[in-house]
Amino acid sequence: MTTELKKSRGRPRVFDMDEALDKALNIFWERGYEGASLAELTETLGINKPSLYAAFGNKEELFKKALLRYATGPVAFVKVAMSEPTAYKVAQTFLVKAAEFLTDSQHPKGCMIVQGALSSGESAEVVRNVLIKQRASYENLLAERFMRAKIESDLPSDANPKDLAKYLATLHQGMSVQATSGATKEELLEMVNLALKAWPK
Amino acid sequence: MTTELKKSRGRPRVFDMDEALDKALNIFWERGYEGASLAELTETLGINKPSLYAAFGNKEELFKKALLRYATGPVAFVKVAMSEPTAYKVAQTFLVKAAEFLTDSQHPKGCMIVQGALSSGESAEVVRNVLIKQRASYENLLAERFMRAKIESDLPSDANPKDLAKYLATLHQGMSVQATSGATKEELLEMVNLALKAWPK
DNA sequence: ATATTTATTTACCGATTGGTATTTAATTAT
DNA sequence: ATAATTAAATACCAATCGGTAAATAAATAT
Repeated sequence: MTTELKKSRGRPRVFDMDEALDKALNIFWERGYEGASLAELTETLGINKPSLYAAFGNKEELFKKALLRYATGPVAFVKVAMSEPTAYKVAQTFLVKAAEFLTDSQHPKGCMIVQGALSSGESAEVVRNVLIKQRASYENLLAERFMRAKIESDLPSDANPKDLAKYLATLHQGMSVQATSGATKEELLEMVNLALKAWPK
Repeated sequence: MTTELKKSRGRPRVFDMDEALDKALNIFWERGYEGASLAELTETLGINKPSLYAAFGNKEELFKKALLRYATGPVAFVKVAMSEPTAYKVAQTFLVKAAEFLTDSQHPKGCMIVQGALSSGESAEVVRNVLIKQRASYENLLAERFMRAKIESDLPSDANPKDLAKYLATLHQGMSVQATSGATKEELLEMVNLALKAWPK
């Protein structure tokens, strides 16, 4: 049963919006917001500009919708890691899954939220701030998880949840750069192994 | 005595090339290669395009020259860190100086070598690869320093210099993203303190 | 004084940028 | 059948992109 009831009125859309969004996501992921041109987008999606604008708004809206799809799709592993039983397990799962994800050859290397708009021109200012907030939001999730761990005596009393969260976020962001620069999964996993030695006991 | 003997023949250049290069460096540093437009460059340098092209070649050459100035100027602290007497001191100095440098309000936040061209369009491909090589080169310097430390029994025999180097490089690259996203020097220094706990003894 | 050399200025180039108005095609409602 | 609705295709827009040709200005060499 793949059917969808559609009693839409006018001419039916000839392309699948989710498929198109996935293709757009891949381009933004690889090129960044500014580096992805409308020409490359429309060519890859197989539609022309007016169709893209009618369906998604404009380039910025398209990016935001691709970003939402990214956050709820490929990056779902973060929330999984967060629900591990102990703080150490959370950190370990987060870093290991990140190392695997960032170097996965099934999709562009690195993290779109980290690199989608880092150093960029004025035209990317809005997107840049969206991504900054998103990164801060993930870091906050980690910090809150570690605050809980402290209450549960799962972390020493002198451990600082914010520092721990920033440590993981920084490693993740660094690994994103590493992956984009050619680092392999194995290299990152070895490094993660070392990084976990800093974890408080 | 700030005099320079100059018996140049034709009309003398009216701007100082080093000053201009510094201004260009600042723009590339903040905007990245693609995000920095010729318009913004010429406007900030106070010269017009033909002068810029006559003096520096083209945009790509200008970037490379600004990059060289960056590497031999602001980023000289890396070589200083490398000459600390012990491996631990090298790591500590490298991370502490990086945290201070990346958040210094005297210049753009973050590291130009990390963020100058990360996710970008085709037009930045050459520059992107130049920066990838540069990052690898710094990581190699660290690895070699830690190989020496091992020989000097300054690191345990089971320590892996390449892993240690990648650990520091990853933290540095992550801190660059953090600094660009608003992290303060204090936050990063606290995190560095935590990160150093992973160091082998 | 004149020729030569080099830099600056002005004006321009084709290509590409993100974005749209207009026309045409395909569907449902009446 | 016809009107209404929605999407696709073509053709276009001003603005900006990196880059340059041609003319002018300021210095030195002869």
